[in-house]
Amino acid sequence: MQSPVPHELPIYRRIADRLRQAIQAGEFHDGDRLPGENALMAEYGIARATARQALSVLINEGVAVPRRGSGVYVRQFRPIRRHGSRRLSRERWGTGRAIWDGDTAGRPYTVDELEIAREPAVDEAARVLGCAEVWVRRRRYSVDGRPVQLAASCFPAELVEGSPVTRPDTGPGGVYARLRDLGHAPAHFTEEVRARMPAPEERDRLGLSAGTPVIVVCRTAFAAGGEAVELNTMIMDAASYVLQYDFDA
Amino acid sequence: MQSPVPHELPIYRRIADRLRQAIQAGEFHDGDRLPGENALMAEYGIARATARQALSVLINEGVAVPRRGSGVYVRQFRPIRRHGSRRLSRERWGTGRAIWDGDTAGRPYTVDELEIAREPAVDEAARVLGCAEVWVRRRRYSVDGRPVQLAASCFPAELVEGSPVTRPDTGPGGVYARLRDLGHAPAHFTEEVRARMPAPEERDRLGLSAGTPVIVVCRTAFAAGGEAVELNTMIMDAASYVLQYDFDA
DNA sequence: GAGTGGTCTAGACCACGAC
DNA sequence: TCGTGGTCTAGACCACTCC
Repeated sequence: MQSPVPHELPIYRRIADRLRQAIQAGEFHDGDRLPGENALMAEYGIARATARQALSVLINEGVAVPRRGSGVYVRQFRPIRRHGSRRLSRERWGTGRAIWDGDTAGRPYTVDELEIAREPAVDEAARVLGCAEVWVRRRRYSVDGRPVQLAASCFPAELVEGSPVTRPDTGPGGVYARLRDLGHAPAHFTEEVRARMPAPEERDRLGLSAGTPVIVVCRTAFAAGGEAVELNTMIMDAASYVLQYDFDA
Repeated sequence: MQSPVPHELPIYRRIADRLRQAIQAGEFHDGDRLPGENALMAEYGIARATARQALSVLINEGVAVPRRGSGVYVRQFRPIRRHGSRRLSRERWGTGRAIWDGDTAGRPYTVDELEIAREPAVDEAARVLGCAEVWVRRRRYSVDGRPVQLAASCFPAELVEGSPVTRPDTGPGGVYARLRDLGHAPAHFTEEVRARMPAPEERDRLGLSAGTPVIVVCRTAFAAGGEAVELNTMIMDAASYVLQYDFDA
């Protein structure tokens, strides 16, 4: 049977809409199993590919997550709150309370896949840092055993050569304290925030399922003299993060 | 023929990867037409559904955009730079200039679908603003004729009742200048940034193609006394925006 | 072993855009 | 009119999960 009546939504969209509404209405909770392909085929009398198409809508929206050999499940969302400018904490603003309370504060980060190398500067790094070679610190952050962020920090090679910045253990206070020791303490930051779908490599390294965007934060640290001393590109699982920025009028 | 040899990527993924690399290598430029379903079927000797699946990978990644009756094209990316902290400085709205002037780098914007209503406060608005009723200003912004942002500003109903905030034309300096007139000038802002795939209604109103996330910015404005005076939820086409935040160490 | 999602084939009719 | 993408059917074999 050929169905598509012109002025109506296609079957797979209607099924997807109905499932989405059921989720929002609380008929399915986070982590619940949704009707599978076979169930949809039986319930609506449709072909396998059509049932798959309906589920793929929800999967590509990030509403549902498929598990091989098991089923399709409602996605869970437990964001980490990342403060851009922490010194302007919201406690100062008494009545103001966070809008998405992620009780995720205090969960420990782990760093794996740390990789440090001296490389030719490319693209933005060369332009922003104004140098031909950089030391790069690449690492992956995980929370609760799940990878959530890929980060790559670039420093002007001449500036940090021989310092702990080029070694795995940077000591207390991290690279910013070391930049300070070198007489180039960061005094100002600029962060650029974008969102997009991940490249395949990013999807693999972050263990992202379909329908999960990444937030790309590109932070430049400037010393008091105005010269850029670090360019840090962070790629975050959008389902794991809420970024918070505070500033005065 | 049944293909999936365990240790290899499926055909459709290999085709998608190859096309993606060709795009990144500059073989296809922004707006170029990619090989269509028929071309892929012929080139690789595959079924229609498999060719579609390969193209759908790129489409869901936001790399390509399908056009009915025409073909599949490489997506174009022309972001608007939105300044988080600079644009909200008192110099801007204090002198009667619209905040949005600084956003679009000279490209003209339009506001359509403006809708103002007094409503019961729901969810976050009730909690953050601490009131039972709010005035809501909903609008859609377009740049170059393309919708790029949906925004909904909530104000405590008692606070703004009878003021220009409840009317379409808010006068010079916009709602922040009017809040100042009411003795509740915004002194501090908190912005929460998230990214996710759009709901169907958002996708329609913003004219988003598949594979385009939205950036959700939830901004709370606080008066000097610490009370929240506005909650503004902005939903932006992620392909049209770069958010910039500046702050000192 | 039964059930699930993942991949693939080989057809079909439709709406739309370009010519 | 013809080619394009959009939707749909009715099968198939596979790898994986759960029992």
